Amino acid sequence: MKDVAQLAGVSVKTVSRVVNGEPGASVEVRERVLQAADRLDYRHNLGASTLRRKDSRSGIVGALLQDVGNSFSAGLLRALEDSLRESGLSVLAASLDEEPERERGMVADLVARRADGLVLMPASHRHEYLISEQRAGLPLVFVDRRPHGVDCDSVTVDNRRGAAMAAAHLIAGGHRRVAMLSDLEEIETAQERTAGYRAALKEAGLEFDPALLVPSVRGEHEASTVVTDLLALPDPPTAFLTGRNILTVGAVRALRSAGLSHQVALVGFDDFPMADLVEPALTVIRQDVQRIGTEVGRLLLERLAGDKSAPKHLVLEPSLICRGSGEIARG
Amino acid sequence: MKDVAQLAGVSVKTVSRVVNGEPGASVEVRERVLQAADRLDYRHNLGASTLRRKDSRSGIVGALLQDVGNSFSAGLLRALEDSLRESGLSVLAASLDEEPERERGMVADLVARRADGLVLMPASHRHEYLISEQRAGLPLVFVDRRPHGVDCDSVTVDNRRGAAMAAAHLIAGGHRRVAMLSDLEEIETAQERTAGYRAALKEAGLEFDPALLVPSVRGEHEASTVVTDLLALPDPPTAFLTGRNILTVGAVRALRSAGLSHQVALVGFDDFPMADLVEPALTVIRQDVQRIGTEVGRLLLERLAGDKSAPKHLVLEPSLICRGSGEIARG
DNA sequence: TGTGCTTACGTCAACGTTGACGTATCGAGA
DNA sequence: TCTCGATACGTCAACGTTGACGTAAGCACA
Repeated sequence: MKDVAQLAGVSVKTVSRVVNGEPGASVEVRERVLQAADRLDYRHNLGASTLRRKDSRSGIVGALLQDVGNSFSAGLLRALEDSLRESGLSVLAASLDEEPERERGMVADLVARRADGLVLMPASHRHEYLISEQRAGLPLVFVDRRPHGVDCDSVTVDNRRGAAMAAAHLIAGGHRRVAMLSDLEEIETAQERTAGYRAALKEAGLEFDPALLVPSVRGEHEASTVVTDLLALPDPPTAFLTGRNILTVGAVRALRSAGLSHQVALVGFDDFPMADLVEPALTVIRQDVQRIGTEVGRLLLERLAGDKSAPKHLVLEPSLICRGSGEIARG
Repeated sequence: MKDVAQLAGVSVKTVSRVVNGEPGASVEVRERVLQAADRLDYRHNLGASTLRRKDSRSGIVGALLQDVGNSFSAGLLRALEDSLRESGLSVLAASLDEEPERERGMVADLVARRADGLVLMPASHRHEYLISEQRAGLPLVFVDRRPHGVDCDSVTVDNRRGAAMAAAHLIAGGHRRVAMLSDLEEIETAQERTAGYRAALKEAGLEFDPALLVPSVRGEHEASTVVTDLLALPDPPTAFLTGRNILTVGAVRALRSAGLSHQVALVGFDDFPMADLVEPALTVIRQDVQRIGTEVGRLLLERLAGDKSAPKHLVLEPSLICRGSGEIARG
């Protein structure tokens, strides 16, 4: 900037004015400065600018998600990006992979970067450590999972209700033995989903059979194995509810290799792009990812605009998409 | 920092030393400083630090992709993140949506942020504007598409060969009338894919029928319509090659509603998670997204480590994954 | 006892930018 | 002609941090 000023024959302050489009520079000077800047390949230093300015917005929002590679996190990221773009905010995204340490590390990094806000799909269970950041004015929005130990905005889906809807749907199809495969138990959404499953059983007056609820199923392959094992029971389930995307895939594979995909019902939690092309087409509980991301962005922008009201907790309703696999009746 | 220094009864420089883990601070002083920092909720300001330091690495890498919400960009982002993580680099991701203006804007933003490197899946066709940035020392890695007008590292897939493999595979199945649906013509990868398709036809001594090559198909729905229209021709194609993920989906739908999914062959470009669950299972050309992202990260890190050698152009080979839909013989 | 080295600090300026404020010039109006 | 206000600049310090360098104390060794 000093060089530009010298080449243009003005002071640095004038260069600053021109660069920021402030008034107080004649057309002639403006021209000279811009030419000089161009000649010298001058690039504005946003860091220095942010440092000096009063309000000092960095223009960065941190998005700490479970895994930016999976369709849920990715869709969310995309929707968030869109809703923040027009405010000139950029998104720094990271995958936490359910590792609390990484969460802490990334939060520390983003705080040091003076991020304007944080979107968190937390890997940790207690969030007291965020209190001081929030007190310092950092807008915080939790997504998919609720905050514990810090009172801030959140956007979640009613997982309990979603799972209950799914289970009830299966029960309505005449099924009496409905099995459920669930994600890692320490993940809150997984707990809520199993709770919904159990609630639906109770509601229907069915007895809960612990053998039919398999928690902490880790991946597609394990899901496959679990389903196969359950089918081998003396009194096997006639319907399955899978608590997560990849578990659904594993279940489909197992049912198919057992030749039972048209005999055994299946409802999966989370929709995915080709779900209707599978045979039979998959009935799922869908979360509106787009909507979730948009709401998160909206909350964040409101806070950035100065909204000091009490934390808001949006709970969106999931919906049941019937495509066939969930409508297979018993027997 | 000044406050921390005062509370701990030391100079700011000493606080700096403690914060950065530099030697030259006794255990006792270190303790006092850390306590003071804790009491005052002191947060290190990375921006100021970066500004002052000589090498001034911001620790940010920009990833300008087509759409962080689609599985290709998302997978790439994830792999990139992983390979950069251990070097302490964070990824600022943005979706360009094939809009050159957005590309320019984001590049300008990242340059102003003093990003340590840029990963670009460009929306624009000419990249001369990046020359000055590169000359200024900004490591640049293009991905999925080659640079034009600036000489920098790139990681691409041999799209031409991929499409040729697909077409040849169909031709080997006895097909004489193979149709292709392609993405927007101005996208380089789309051009390469159609070129591969034509090359394979020529190689096999088949005449090219312009009616069977439909370029600039925009989305799933349009793809569906196009396939339906092609099937209504007097001499319809017996096999289809779809140039992109969503076009494949559209084609599957059209074939299915025509009741021809087991009579007409189909090979899609790009694999996707449930491709083997579709009926018939989809034969695809797969790009190893993980590998691409990892290589991009590696190239970037090498440049950051000071590698000044000539730009490298990695061209990865796609692979043909046979699952059924592409092995349907003619007739 | 003097010299030199190490350790543990402190002082000062600078990184690139902008807010606050000062000044010179010019034209309008009394 | 003088004053006033607007316009177009310039000067200076400060944002939070760290590199360069200075210094005082302590210790080892000739």
